[in-house]
This record gives sequence, structure tokens and C-alpha cells, in this order.
Amino acid sequence: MSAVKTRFPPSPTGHLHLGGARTALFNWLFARHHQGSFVLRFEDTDRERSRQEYVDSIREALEWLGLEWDEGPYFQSERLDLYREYAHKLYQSGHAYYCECPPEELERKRKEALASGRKPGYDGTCREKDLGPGPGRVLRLRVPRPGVTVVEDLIRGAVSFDHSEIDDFILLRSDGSPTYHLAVVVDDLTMGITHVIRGDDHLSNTPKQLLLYRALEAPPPFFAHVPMILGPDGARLSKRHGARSVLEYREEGYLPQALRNYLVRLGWSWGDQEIFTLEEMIEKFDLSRINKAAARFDPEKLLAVNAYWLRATPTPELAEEVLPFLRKLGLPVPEDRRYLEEALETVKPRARTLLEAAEMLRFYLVEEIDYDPEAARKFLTPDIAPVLERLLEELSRVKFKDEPLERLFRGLAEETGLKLKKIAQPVRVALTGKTVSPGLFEIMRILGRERVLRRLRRALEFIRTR
RNA sequence: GGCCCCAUCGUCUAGCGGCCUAGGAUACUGGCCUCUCACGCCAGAGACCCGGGUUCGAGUCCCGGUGGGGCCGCCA
Repeated sequence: MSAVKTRFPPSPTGHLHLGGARTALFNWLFARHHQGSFVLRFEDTDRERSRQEYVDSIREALEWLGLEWDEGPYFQSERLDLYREYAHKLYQSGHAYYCECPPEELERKRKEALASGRKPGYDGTCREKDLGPGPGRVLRLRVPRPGVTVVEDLIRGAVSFDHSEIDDFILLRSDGSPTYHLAVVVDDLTMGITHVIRGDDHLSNTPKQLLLYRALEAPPPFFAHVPMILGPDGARLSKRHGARSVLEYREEGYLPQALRNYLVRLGWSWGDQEIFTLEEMIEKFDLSRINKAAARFDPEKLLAVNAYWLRATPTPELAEEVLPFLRKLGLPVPEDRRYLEEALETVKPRARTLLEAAEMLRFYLVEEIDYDPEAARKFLTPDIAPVLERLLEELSRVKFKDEPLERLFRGLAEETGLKLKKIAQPVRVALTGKTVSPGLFEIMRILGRERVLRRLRRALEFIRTR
């Protein structure tokens, strides 16, 4: 297979969501795997709904995911003359004809047919009228009747459609603009697309496009219809679940490599392997391992994969990524990068997203920590005060390394006859304000003597005045 | 409603006629580790939609049913 060329053709009528992102990923991977090229094309022939804002956000999302395109972006709105040219060819060759049926009339017939249980398609009123172009007229494809068109799908095999199921669909609207089917075919043809990899919601559309290739006497590309991504409830993906923009996932602290990893495993597999680097995906990706059944989006698993990649990311790199989230939470960013990294190191195995990591870093960054009321009530009690007093003394002498600190605490536990836990929890609350946190000794080591002593004194003060 | 696609643990999936006593991941439960929570490790529970065939043998092939999804626009 030489000179593979794939494309991703979103219509800029919304943000890039999970389904689109996976389609883009599959196309990109297939192209990369075959050392081919990947084209970005905006299908913006619907002028009513297309927005520049979405063009920008889709580009941004693709870039964030690392799916760089080799060609484009192209805009269908800039290629209108080309579509008209092809439409004219179709009209000239008798493969298409003009239709003057008013839209309201068609709509009425459609509803009527649906209500009485018949096919809602166009009834062919103008098919033999031999009309020329004119105001208010649309151009329709003259679908050969009778006939059958077979889609040779790379994933599903041969799927045949009887032409009685395909109506004479519109190629050119009454305003002269092309509809989806015409534009896609002309674009894929003129851009030299070799493989069309898209959601299987397009499978039923494929015979229409095949008919166009045939009318144009042009060879069609290969088609591969991948199963759709459904919401956790099995219904079509909607805003509620995963149809959220991929940029929203970025905002929530997901890593692009995690999103890619999760998405590539939705419908594609390579034995038992769950974790893939970009290089592995490119090396291993192929159409034959794509599943046929629709997959449900599982936010929990996405979170798990994200947690994995968070842990797998080198701390200095992660520190860079967490910065925007610290700002978002209004936390002071320490000028000492080393301090941030050490703190992050302790939070890394506990966070599932960058946002969570940032939140967990809070007590390292603010000088005045807030006590969780419940935690303070339970652990900052008068009976522990003597121990904290004692600790204050010892801590001004001890070396602030994990081992000496741990030895100090264990010694103190033995001396007082208290369980280590009984001492650790109040100190944890004193230092972090919470009952859960990274390991106590590493926290102390990182915070440093000065901060630790200050927080312990404040805890004692709190106990006295409660 | 017509046509099309699909069907393995809750979810993502492995399986391409005997290797399946159906494997992995995630979620869940229990244990270990332990200063809390995670991480990590160990263990457990959990699926071949139903019914017919074909075959010595079916999760794997065929047919039907059921269920889910998609398409049927002057949207893409």
C-alpha cells in the first residue's frame, strides 16, 4: 500500500468531542503507520451553523492531542466553484437533473409518508421533467433504478444496498451551494484521499457517495467504518457524558497522552496491552484489529489511564504542566522550582488529574493553611498538646531528613506509650489541615524546619483557644 | 415504519473450531505494605443475549428471534 492519504473532515458547528477526536486519531495513526499523509479539512458548507470559533477550537484541540496535519486546513467554503464545476459535469452527462419541488411541499410529503409508514425519500416528481438550471431549483442525482450498490468496507466486509432505499438526493442547493455528499466526494477525489476512516453512522451514506464516484467515472477510496462511541448509558454520546469538548478535558487536568491512550483502546486493541506510547500506537495500529461493536465511554477508566500517565510523567515535566492549574486555583507558584518538584513528587501517586495534583499541593504553597473543621475537632485536642510541645523542642534539633524524623517520632511514641498513629494524625492536621496527605516525614522534610515549627505552634495556639 | 450495522464480565476488550476450567484492563470486595490516603503486590467475585442448525467438537461457522445503535434533511 503506497502513498496512503487520510483526512479528518470536521464541520465547524461545534467543539471537537471524544468521538471526533478518536476518528481523527485513527486517521492520523493510519497515515503515520503507513508513512502517508494526513489532511485536515473543514466542511463548512452549512453557512448558517459554521463558526470561526469552532474552527479555532478544533485546531487547538487537535494540536493539543498532537495530531498534526500534513496538509490543510482546507475549507470547503473556499472551493465552491470546484463543486459547481463537478455538479455541472454531472448535469451535462445526464447523471443529475434539476428539481423545482418547493421545500415545503417535500416536507409535507415526507411527514405524510412517515405517518403512513412508507419510505420518506424523494418521490422523483421532477426526474423526467428535463428541467434546466433556474432560481429555486436544486440539482439531484439520478440514481440508477433498479440497482444495487455494494460497499466493500475494510472493517465490515461487503454491505449491499438496494437502490430502492436510496432516493435522488440533492447535490446542489437552490442557492447553488453543494451539499455534504457532493462536497465530500469532490474533495476526497481531488485531494487524492486513499482511505476514508469514519464513524459507522456514515455507512448508510456510503452507497450515495459510491454512486457519485461511479457517475464521475472516478475510482472510489477505500472505506473503513469504525464503531461509534456511545455514552455510559448506551445512548448516543451527548453533552452530558463525553460529547464535551476535548479542550474541557484539558481544562480538567487530563494529559493528551492519556486521552490518546484511552481513545485508541476504544474499538481497537493489540492483545492484552492497555498502555501505549505514541510510538507504539503508530507502530501497531491497523484496521484489522478494529472492533465492530460500538463502545461505551467510561469516564472512570479514562481517569485511571490518566492517573497512570500522570505517574509515568517525569516530575520536572509534570511540574511544568501543573503550573496553569496552580494559577487557576489561585495558589502562589513558588519561585523555588526544586521545592515545587519535591512537593509534586509526593502528590504524584495520589492524584488522578493535574487539577487534583494542584489541589493536593495547596498546603505546600500557602503559608496560612485552613484546618478542615472535622479534622481539627477530632485531632487537635488538649490531650495531644504536651506531645506537640515536646515535638517542638525535639524538632528544633533533629536533622530534617526522612529517617531521623521517623526515628524521632517512633522514639516519642515509645516514650509516651502512644501509637505512632496517635501522634502522626494530629501532626498531619497541624501541617496540612487534613487527615489525609502524603507521608508525614516527607512532608516535614520538604516543608522544612521553619514552616513545620510555625505550624505546630499555631496548632498549639488553636488547641488553647478552642 | 423501511433499510443497514452490531452483540464475551457493570465498562473497555483478548479470542479468529479443539490451546477456554473463557485471558487482561478498569470498577468492586478482601488481604499485605503502612503514620493517613494513595501507589505497589496478592487474592476474590463477575461474561460468551436466546433458540435452532453445521460439526466428532462452537464463544468461535450458518439461520431465526430478541436487544442496542445508525441512516432515511436544500445538516454533516
